[in-house]
Amino acid sequence: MSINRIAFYHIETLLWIARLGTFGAAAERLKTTQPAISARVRELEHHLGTSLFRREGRTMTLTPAGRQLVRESEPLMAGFQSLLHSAGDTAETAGIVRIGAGEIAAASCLPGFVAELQRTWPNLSLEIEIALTADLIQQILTGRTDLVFGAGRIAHPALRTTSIGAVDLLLLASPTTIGAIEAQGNATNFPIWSLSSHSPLYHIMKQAIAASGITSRSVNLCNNARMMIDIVAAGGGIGIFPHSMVRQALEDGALALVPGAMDIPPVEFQVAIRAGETDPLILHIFERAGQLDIRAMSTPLAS
Amino acid sequence: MSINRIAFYHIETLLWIARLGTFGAAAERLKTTQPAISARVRELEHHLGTSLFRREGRTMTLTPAGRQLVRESEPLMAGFQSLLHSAGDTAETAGIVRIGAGEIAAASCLPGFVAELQRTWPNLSLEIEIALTADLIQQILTGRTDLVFGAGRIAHPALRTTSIGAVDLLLLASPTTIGAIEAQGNATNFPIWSLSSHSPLYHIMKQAIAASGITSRSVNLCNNARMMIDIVAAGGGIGIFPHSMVRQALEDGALALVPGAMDIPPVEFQVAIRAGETDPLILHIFERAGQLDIRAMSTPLAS
DNA sequence: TGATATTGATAAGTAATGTCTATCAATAGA
DNA sequence: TCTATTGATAGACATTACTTATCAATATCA
Repeated sequence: MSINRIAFYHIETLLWIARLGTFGAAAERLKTTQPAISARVRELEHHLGTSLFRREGRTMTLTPAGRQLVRESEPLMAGFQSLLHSAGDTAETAGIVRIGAGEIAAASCLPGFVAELQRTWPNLSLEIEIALTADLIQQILTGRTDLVFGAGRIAHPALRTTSIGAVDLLLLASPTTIGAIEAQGNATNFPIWSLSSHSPLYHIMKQAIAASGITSRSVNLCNNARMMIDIVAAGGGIGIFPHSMVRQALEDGALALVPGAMDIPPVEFQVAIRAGETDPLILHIFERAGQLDIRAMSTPLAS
Repeated sequence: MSINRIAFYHIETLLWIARLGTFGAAAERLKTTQPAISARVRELEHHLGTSLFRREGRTMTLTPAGRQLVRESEPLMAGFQSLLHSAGDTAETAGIVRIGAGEIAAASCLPGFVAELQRTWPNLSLEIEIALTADLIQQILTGRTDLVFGAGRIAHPALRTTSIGAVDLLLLASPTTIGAIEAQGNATNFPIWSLSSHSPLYHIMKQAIAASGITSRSVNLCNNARMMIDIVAAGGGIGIFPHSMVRQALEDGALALVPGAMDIPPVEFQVAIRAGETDPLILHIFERAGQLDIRAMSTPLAS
């Protein structure tokens, strides 16, 4: 006896019989015939191995097992009906979209962007993964994420990208570190902080340090940009940061430009989806993301 | 497109594909073939009007809609599976049984009896209706209740009954009322309290009053025996009560026997089910109820 | 680059399922 | 006793679901 052969119309039939009192009334409501209703009940009782109705003269009443089945099926049935209707409902787009973002892009763009998406599609669910751009590219290529915000230029034949602007990168340190640099006359031998070696910013940092003639006894890595900002603001050394993430710290005087550092070219941020993407919802979201300008978005410094 | 044609095996198929990653693996798990799985998915997508999977080379991944359906189906499916299995599971009897009882029988028997039933059948649910015996007989005859505790002898060809003992009935009043009766030398013209005229106790009360030569300027009715006890204990008059309900009040001195009142024959209590009852659970419960002795059960006087 | 393996889709045939109409059985009401 | 109501069953038919065989697309390996 296979319970899995039970369909939602069996449960619906049971619930309508219970509500209306007779097989004939349920048949009318479900636009079928009384023998069809009788057969459905027999089939359901057969699947379950228990009797659901008892005939008393002309009336059918539920058995205790039948009553419990009715009582507990109703919320489950309502849940499935709501779910199945929303799955097929194009007026109210629903689903789960996975977005990957580097931390900088995430901090800069995602809060506002997510809010915009959820205003547009209230039933949309998101799964967001913060990781390094290189890892995210791998994830999108293997179908483990749907849309990626990444730093640097993303070029892959299987990906379709669009730029969302460039972010100025700044070499920054705390006022105390800057005082020491000024006293020494140069930035030599101060600790350097950067994101991990897989990040595009790591390479940019290396180029900037080399161009500025700064030598360092240590290059320190961290995989969390916010933590790194805290470390540098506490006098831990020199760090390279996107302007968008440190606007507030600069205004507060917690960080300042390292004197003598040469300008760093801005880093471009891009959004990527698969070139062969066909899902209309993901295509819409990609279009929305392409309209973002990463420079325009404020980045609150969360503690 | 009818969502109701979707069966639980469709949902199960979707969940297994999502877990195992390929149609072939799901086919193996579900003991069917890969084309059958492919057809099930196509059917489900057709019913829902949306795509659930996207083919990327050799791998299939869920669309956002598919992912949401998987996520939200799992708890609903688990709920249905648990429910349907318990419906057919004879080792763990479940269901909802309706018990009707007069207030006296309810107060005397039900707390202990209900506890016993729930120890025996943890998954049993009860719906208890407190009403007058006459109404309960009507309910059981029309299939609106399953088992009835009633006062007096229940005789109906369509009912099968068993006695659960007899309860002494006592004419009682408060000490102040009794003092006044003794001062007057008889109980004439004191208010009489009884359950409503449809109750067997009403008729017994009338006979008892007549046999005792007590005339009364008023016979007062109440449909709540506990309230009536409170009224009489507060000096409201004379009432007739089953011993089982007033044991505590007698011990506390809140009530006492009316002097000069003749003994009232005890009233029998019975349990009844339909003569044609076939449900094994109800038959079991009826057998258990038949073993009760209403005199043996203490009745806490709840305030 | 070609051969092979893997995965899902499709076709055709067959078995199983579900519903219809017609009719019967049991019960209640007039 | 007759009629009406309700559910069960039978037979015919339409629909559904699955099997095997095969094809198409893609990835891997030599």
